This record gives sequence, C-alpha cells and structure tokens, in this order.
Amino acid sequence: MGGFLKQNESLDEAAVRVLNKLTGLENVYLEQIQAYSEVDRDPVERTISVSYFALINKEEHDFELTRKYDAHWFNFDNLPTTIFDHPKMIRRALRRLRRKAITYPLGFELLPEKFTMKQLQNLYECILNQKLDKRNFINKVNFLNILIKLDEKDKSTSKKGAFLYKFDETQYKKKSREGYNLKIP
Amino acid sequence: MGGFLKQNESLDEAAVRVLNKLTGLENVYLEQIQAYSEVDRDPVERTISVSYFALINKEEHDFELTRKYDAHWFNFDNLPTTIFDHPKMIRRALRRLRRKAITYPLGFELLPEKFTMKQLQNLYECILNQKLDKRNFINKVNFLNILIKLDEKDKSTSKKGAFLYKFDETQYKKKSREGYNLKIP
DNA sequence: TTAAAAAATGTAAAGTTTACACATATTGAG
DNA sequence: CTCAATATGTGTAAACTTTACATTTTTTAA
Repeated sequence: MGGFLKQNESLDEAAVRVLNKLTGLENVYLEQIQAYSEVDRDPVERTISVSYFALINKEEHDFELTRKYDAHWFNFDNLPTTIFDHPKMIRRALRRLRRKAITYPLGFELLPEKFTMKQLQNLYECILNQKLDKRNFINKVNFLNILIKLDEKDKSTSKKGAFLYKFDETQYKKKSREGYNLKIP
Repeated sequence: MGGFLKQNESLDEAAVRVLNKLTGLENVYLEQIQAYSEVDRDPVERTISVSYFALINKEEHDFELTRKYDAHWFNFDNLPTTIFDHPKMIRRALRRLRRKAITYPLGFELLPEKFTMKQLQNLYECILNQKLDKRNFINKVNFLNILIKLDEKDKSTSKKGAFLYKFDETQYKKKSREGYNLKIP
C-alpha cells in the first residue's frame, strides 16, 4: 500500500499513518528500506518512493477498512503482478525481513503475549520459507535467553498440551539492540 | 558532502554527480543507506536527505577540487562535530560498511589492481578497526577463492618481497551476488 | 658472510553446528 | 477402564569450523 508524504510529518510518521488508515493497526513495527528514485519509474510524473516493511499480526487488522480500500493480502509465493518497480521493492523487503529475523528478535510484533515453541518455530519457518529441525531450533532459541517458560499449557492442538512462553522484555530489548546470529543456513 | 537532487536524475545519479564534483572521481562504488526526513532536522526549511556511502581510494582524488570546495578527510575516530542529524548518518554508514565488508567482497573498489595479502589485511583492519591474525585471515580469504596469486613480488616493503595477487573477476562477481560470512567477531 | 626484516606456512584444541529417534503426557473413544 | 491416537519434549555423537599460536624462509645491504 502507498501514500503521499505531508508537509508536517516525517517518512516514518507517514508510513504509520498510511498503514493505520488501511488496517486500523497501531503500534506496529515499521522499518524503512530505501528510496526509489529512477526518473521514469512512474510514467505519469516524477515520483520518489520510500519503502517500508511492517510486521503485522494479520488477524488483528480491521477487516472493514481493508474492504473499504480494496486492500488484499498475498503470499510471497503467489504475488500478483505489480506496477512500476514495486516487484523490486517487494523482493528487497523480503530479503531485509529474512536477514532481520536471523539477527534480531522480532517475535513481539507478531505473536500473542503467550505462545508455544511450535508457534515461534512456525513464525520463523514462514519468514524463512524453510523447515527447521525442532530440537535444533529450540536449542538455538533457548541459548538466546529471551524466553520465559510459563506454568501454563496450551491444549488447543494436542492432548498432551504444549507449554506456553512469553518474552523476557529486558533480555529481548537487549538483544534487539545488540543483535545476534541465529545461523540458519 | 551533500548536494541537491535535480529533476532529471535519480538519487544514485545525484550521488555520483556530487561525489565527482568534489573529488573528480568516477566509477566509484556507491550505496544508498537511507532517507532522513524528520520535519525539523533542518531548522531553516523542510529537507529530506538520502545518505550514501562511497568506497574511495583517497590517493586517486583530485586534490585541487577538494581544496576548491574546502572538503576535508577525517578519521572515524577523530570526527569533527557535524550539523543536524549528520552524526547519526555517519554512524549508520560505518555500521553498514562493516557489515558489508564481512559479507561481500569490496576490494576492487579500494585496492590497486595488484596488491599483497598484507595490503588486503590492512584494508580490513582499517574498516573493522581491529587487528586480525595473519594466518587466520589468509585462510579465510583463500577459502573464498576470489584471489589469483601472481608470479610477481612487491619488494617495496621487505627484502624478501611479498607475492602480488589480483582479484578473480568471475569469482568476485559471483560472491558479490551471493554474499558470504567472513565470521570476524 | 652475516644481520636484519618482513613474508610464508600448519596444526592441535576448543567450540559450534548438524543430524537424528524415541519416550511422554493426555484424553476421547470404545 | 483400557487403549489408541496425537503432538510434545528431550540428548548426543559426529562433522565441521574457528581459534590460538611460533618457526622457517627469502633476500639484500652492510
């Protein structure tokens, strides 16, 4: 989705505004990717676009709004054809997201407050578009020290139930500053 | 150094133009970092800046031009105070350069056609601002397979002389596309 | 002939990553 | 009450990578 920058706002603010207008979402993680400025990229008039990616929990958005603005969700492996240099933007955003995922924690933005290891693993498998080994994944994540294991279980997906975790906010923020390397090939 | 974007050029082209105007350099490696757009960043008028970093072989620039435009060179650990959000831009650029250095080859842009291992190591030590172990560095670099060892020696720095290398252009380009991880802590 | 100076070279130990399979807990059905 | 079904939870050995580290080689100028 796109929009135009106003006089009294920064690009970050504009990105927040446009996203909110079309989804109703607030407090979303947004990150600038880069500026696209080829002279003829928009055949009608000179346009410079600055792209962002957002981490959204899709279930939380306002379905009314997306309907109203005729916005749609697509899987990365089933994208519609897009105009101008937008395909390039999308590819670049995905590359950035993947790099981000293996070097900084980004779960807060996308998981419910309490979640199972399986859910966390699913998230990474989606982002990276590859299957991960359960045991190795858990070991890597535990090593990061950003999760707190709760006494509760989620029984919605199995009879045994799976322990719930939440993020250790202090550690999470620390790792967000420092970064790490999850070393997923 | 900064400048203004013209109607008939892209940001990349503007960056090339400005750099050339102030240094006379051509065919320089330039990479966009990002757009800075806070409403009040320039107290005089609304300005959006897009920052770039360039890889320059300093010896090759036109000294007349830098003198004419009163441009100066600074070490990263001895920077002058700069206006607006430029300190942030500089920090970000350095972070990007370091990441780049350990994940993509960037020697072509900064070394003479033929160079010694020592020179290559010096380059990395400067960029990363840390001493590297000679043997480990050589092993890592050789593993990348991007160098061709020549039969010539450079005798300017020792009586024994040090073998000269050049980049294997095909391999170099391949690695530039694929990336790698030099795993320097 | 020797001294000086930088270049070239290899390995063992420590640490990390990978691949891989079975036991456990729970409950719904019979 | 028992059993079947199902997803969860757990550990290790082998392969690989990284690290730390010291001596020999080559050349020439004195």
